Amino acid sequence: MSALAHLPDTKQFPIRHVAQVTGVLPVTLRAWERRYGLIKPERTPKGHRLYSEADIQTVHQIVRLIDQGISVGRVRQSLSGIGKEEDTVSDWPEFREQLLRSLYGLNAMQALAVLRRVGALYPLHALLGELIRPALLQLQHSEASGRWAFRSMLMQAIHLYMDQRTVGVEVNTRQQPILISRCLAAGDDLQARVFEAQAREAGLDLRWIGSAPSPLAFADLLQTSGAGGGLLWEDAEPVDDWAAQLQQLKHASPVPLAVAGDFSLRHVTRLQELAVPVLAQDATAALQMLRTWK
Amino acid sequence: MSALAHLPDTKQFPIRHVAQVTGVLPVTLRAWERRYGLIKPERTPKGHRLYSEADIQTVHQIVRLIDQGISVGRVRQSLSGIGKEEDTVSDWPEFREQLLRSLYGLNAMQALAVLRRVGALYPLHALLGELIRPALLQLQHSEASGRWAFRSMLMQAIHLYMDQRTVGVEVNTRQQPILISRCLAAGDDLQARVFEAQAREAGLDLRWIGSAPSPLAFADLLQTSGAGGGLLWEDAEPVDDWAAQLQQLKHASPVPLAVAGDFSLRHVTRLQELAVPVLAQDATAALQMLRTWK
DNA sequence: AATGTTTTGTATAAGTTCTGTACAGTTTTA
DNA sequence: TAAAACTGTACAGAACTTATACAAAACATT
Repeated sequence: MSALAHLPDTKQFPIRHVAQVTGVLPVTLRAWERRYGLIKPERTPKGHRLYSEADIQTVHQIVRLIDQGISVGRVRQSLSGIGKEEDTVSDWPEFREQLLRSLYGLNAMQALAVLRRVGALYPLHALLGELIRPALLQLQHSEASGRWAFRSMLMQAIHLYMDQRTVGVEVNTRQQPILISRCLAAGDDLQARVFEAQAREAGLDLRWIGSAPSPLAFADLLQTSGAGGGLLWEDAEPVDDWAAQLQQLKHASPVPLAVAGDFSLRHVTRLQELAVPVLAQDATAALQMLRTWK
Repeated sequence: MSALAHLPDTKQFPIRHVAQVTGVLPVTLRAWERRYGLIKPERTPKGHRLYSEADIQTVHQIVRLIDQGISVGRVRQSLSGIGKEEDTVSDWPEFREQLLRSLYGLNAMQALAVLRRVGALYPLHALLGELIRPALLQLQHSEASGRWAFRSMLMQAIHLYMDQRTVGVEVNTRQQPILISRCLAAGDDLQARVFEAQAREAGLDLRWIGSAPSPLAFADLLQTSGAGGGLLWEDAEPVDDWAAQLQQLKHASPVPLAVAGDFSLRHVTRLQELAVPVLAQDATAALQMLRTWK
């Protein structure tokens, strides 16, 4: 992720172009940068701004947030994917400590407060990777007798936070929604829900519809609901005949389909053989992929 | 609660936006805040009001109550209080229709909106009995191929609504919390969560801690957490040797314990034989019972 | 029924903050 | 050389703030 950030982007655009495609005047773009530091494009040796594709997406997000009614000065907090620079001073251990302390006190509301506080500062994937997953792991290896309760409360708080973050975000409803589900393996849907939240914040109309009873049921729903695509998110190791089931699903689906989740990463080659598209691991790339679908 | 109040929420809106979406003029919003303190938005360092989504929902609720004929000055009680006036004209079929339509459209946010709208007008037990349970039943008997997804979205919306309603309610923290769990039977925890919300709105510090792996684990947590009591909420038919497990739990528990849920109603006599207290079926009586515990 | 009091939405005023844009002067690009 | 971008300052109008004031509606009392 941060490795990507340092690489020169394939395409870079002058300010005029950004203004053109986003509808924000150049002078305003500069003001935003100066006053709120929302977008920090690279520069030519002589100082001219060079906006990357990601920068343009950020501007789009800002515009969307403004349309939603949030004032420019307050956009920063609501914008996911900012706050990469502050990583030098890592507060993560402190946050983890706060989160676990809340759980040990069986205080779900306090745990939620921690998630909110941290979630306002860091992008979702960081929240997942640096706070939530470590906390879950720590609970898993803990010797505390009540860890089942702590884990349960944490999951509860996470779901609530994700929902609160997801609900109320205005998404692009002109496009057909993409349904996201799971049906091959058991387990929680943490990562799927986090990705859903990320996608919705990026303006995509992604909808988690719960775990499907069978691949055919999922295909059926894709058919009848008029969805624009289907995403199968599997993390745990699925049933033995998953390949067959996946083929079945693929043939029955009337719309584009892709697999995602940890499972898909473990079986890339096999999935390639089956000619089932795999969602990019990187969130930005994955979103781009979904955007250009159909 | 007050600790939560000054934490940054993910999204914050200026007063103009609140006015626009609720139809209440900014000047009136300020008057309400000054005169009745119903909504206390955060402030920027310079003093501008910052409304959270929850605040906006509160305003919506207030507007709805005013439309119902309740004067602003008395809204405060009705906001968290249990509505008593029974409706002469029942809108429930209409509400059910709206809810199901939202689900068929796979629109979880719209479903949530329906719950909020109705929940602002009626007490929770009515919401459960007249809207949620009938809707679940209807889905269960529906022939629609995607009913699993509809049910899943409904459960999702319900949980979110309950959580949102539960979070931020000030409870009596001087008393020791009562833990509520489930461990004998499988199934969803819908009714337990609804009761939790009711109890919290009544000022009781009841905390749902998820389903326990075993009765002893629950007893253990009651011990270590310093809880003031334990509530075992079971709806589905439990394992065969539930009586023995319950006895075990009762003996291991260091604090008062009671059983609740549909299961407890089906086995009143047996539970009496075991000398295990059963929570009153009526919500008001049940709350009274918990209040005088210990 | 008539009268007084409280409630409640809106209006006004005077001052502050926010935010998009304009302008001036310089440098870079094509 | 003309067009476009850069920086920094400036400014106007919109939006917010508090505080006081006022009229209509609702409620209470004689």
